[in-house]
Amino acid sequence: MEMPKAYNPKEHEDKIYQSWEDNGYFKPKIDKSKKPFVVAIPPPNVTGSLHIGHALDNTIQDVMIRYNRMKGNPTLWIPGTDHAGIATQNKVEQRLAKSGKTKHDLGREKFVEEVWKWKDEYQGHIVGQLKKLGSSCDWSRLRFTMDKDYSKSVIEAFAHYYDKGYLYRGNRIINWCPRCHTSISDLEVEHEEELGSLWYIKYQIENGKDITVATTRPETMLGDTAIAVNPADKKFSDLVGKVAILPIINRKIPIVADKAVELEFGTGAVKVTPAHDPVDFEIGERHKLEKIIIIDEDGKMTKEAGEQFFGMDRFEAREAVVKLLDEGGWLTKVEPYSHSVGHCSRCHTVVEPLLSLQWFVSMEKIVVPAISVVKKSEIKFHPNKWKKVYLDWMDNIRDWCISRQLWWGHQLPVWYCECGKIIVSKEWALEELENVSRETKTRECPKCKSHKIERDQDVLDTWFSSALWPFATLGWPEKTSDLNYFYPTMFLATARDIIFLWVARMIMSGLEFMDEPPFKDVYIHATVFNKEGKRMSKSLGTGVDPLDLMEKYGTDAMRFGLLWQTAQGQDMKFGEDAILNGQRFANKIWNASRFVMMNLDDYKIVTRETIKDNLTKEDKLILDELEITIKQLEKYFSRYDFQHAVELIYEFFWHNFCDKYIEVAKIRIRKNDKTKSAAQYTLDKTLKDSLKMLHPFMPFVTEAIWENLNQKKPLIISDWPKYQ
RNA sequence: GGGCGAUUAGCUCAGCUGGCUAGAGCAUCUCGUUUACACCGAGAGGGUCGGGGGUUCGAAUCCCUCAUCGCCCACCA
Repeated sequence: MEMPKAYNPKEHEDKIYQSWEDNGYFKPKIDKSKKPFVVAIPPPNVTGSLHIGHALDNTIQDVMIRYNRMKGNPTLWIPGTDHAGIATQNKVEQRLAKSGKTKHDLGREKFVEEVWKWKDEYQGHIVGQLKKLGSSCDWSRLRFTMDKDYSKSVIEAFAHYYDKGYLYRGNRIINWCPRCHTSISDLEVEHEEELGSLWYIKYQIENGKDITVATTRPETMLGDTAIAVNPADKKFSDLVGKVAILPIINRKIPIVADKAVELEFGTGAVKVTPAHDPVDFEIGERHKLEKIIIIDEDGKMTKEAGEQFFGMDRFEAREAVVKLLDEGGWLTKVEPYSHSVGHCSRCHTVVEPLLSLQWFVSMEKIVVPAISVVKKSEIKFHPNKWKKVYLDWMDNIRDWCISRQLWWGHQLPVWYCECGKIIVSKEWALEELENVSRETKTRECPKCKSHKIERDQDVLDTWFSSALWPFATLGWPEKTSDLNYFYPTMFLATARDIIFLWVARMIMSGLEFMDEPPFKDVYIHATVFNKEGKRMSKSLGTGVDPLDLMEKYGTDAMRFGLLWQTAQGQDMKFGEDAILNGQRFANKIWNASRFVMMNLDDYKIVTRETIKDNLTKEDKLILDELEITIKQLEKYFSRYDFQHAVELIYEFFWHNFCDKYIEVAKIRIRKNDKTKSAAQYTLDKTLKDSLKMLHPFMPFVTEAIWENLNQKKPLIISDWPKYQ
């Protein structure tokens, strides 16, 4: 055999991966008598490429898959991507903008075609990255959340929720992004502490008195329809029921008593803008106040805000209002005030709370079993502290706004008749999915028989569809044998920022549609930060591209290095040192193997029994240590303790086997003494078992060596080593 | 405002339910080796384990407190 002195990943990785794939080793070897090991990989979205956190997700899942495969369990990893509604639409809009176009120039249909082109390009890119990472996915099952079959699942889910009465359409205060021009869910709002001002505004009261309120958003006073005070507040008790006069526009508004008002804050009196603040909305509901919309979907002032402000940007309007208040003597005080302001997680525009007609999922019932399975540890979080985080959120969950005013996504299977009837139709939606054109098919309102029916233009929140991933990818709602055999999955590795967005929603929908939790173990890995402790982000220029790392050090080195640094659940400041160490380790494994092979030329395969009398104490020691290592490694696997697993095997292989054992064995083999074949046996045995243990972590270098060892079966499907 | 976590060698971090001279990788220094590997080996230096207090025969490890940093959640205008 001719092995060069250094391991060169580039010579082996692609070739080996291809041969694994071609031989079908990534496909599950179905054995009905065994419980399959299935991972529920979070589908990366198609906006761009994988980042270092994804590299970690995928490495961990691949380690678990490879380990289980070697243990003889049927394994399945369904790869895929999600359509990431807002994010992808933004990307394509940006690309269009370069040629001076907007999506409106193209129209919805053409624009969506453009997005599909984008998707094809980036899905291919992501698939390439996953393969480069060594991920053992069953590529014949590649899924996308807008595939036709997947869309059927989404329609089914929506109709199911609707039939059960869990969906409703309502005018509520939602988070609106004026730039993305869509509603977003609470989870898509990022709160940031900002230094603003607290303006004190004095309102005249009809009886000649006055009342002062404090606000951080003076422009919203244009939409005020009341002033509220706490019912227990004695200093205002005589004012409740009186009428105040709104400055500038002279609207008469009542002073009401409402428990939502804090006694201590500001002046104890609050202006009420029911159309632009969630708390004010609630107050408005309780006191039957008018809701005046003064800010529109572009973040500009409406006609209702008054002629002089009409069309003005909301922040300009703030200045204008403040100026007028000041000039009119209504502004009594301004103080600097730090408060948190919501931003759109996709474009960072300040979110506008807006009264809007949207679809919601009622959480009241759905949340109950999803809490219970985690409480009862039918689903376990690793590390366990995330259990509390999950439960706290679930306990305080609010209804989920699922409609989005986007063009890219699953259009709601909802129609509205001119008579006002809302029609949720699976049948119609499926027809349109199959391209039955609207012209050839006349829809009729089941209530009034009218044909003037229009489909809702909105699409669903991407997470509504992602939440179905563990079973939609297996054919649900059809009762397929795949679904029967592979559901529920076992394991999920992901980042903590996705616990609510995705993990919680999968749990809820898994229980709702399958009556079984979608997975058993949720592993929340470390968040990767750069050396300065800042979040890795390509857009901020603080990211590291895993492809670059793999190019520079090799895939095995990167996988090893990432796991080496991954303390359970801790944040990790990423440094390339660990990856460099991984590269050295790969080389060490390569060279130790080279040594063993060079000294096995005259070795006739023997069993331990035949050479047992010639085993020296060093032989026995390393063979014992080998067994202990296998045993300990399995323990770490069962705890998902990858960092210690990697350290353990590194320590054993490098220091026990290479530094100590090989050095003694070397001498005996050269001297050609009677214990030579015992040494050869020990080298052979220890090397092979070590390669097996290393394979889940460093699949390429170990498989490349295995090829040189001329084994019958490739390492990827060889048997996991045994211990006594 | 609530919650979580961190603070251990120059750097990145291990140290489980308290117990031998506190460990690893990188970096530094010394020596060695060019017939598996210089992407090597042997060894060395370097830490009052954030501050203070407490429990204990004994604490990096448990409790209290302070400080600094980070993250998540949140409808006090």
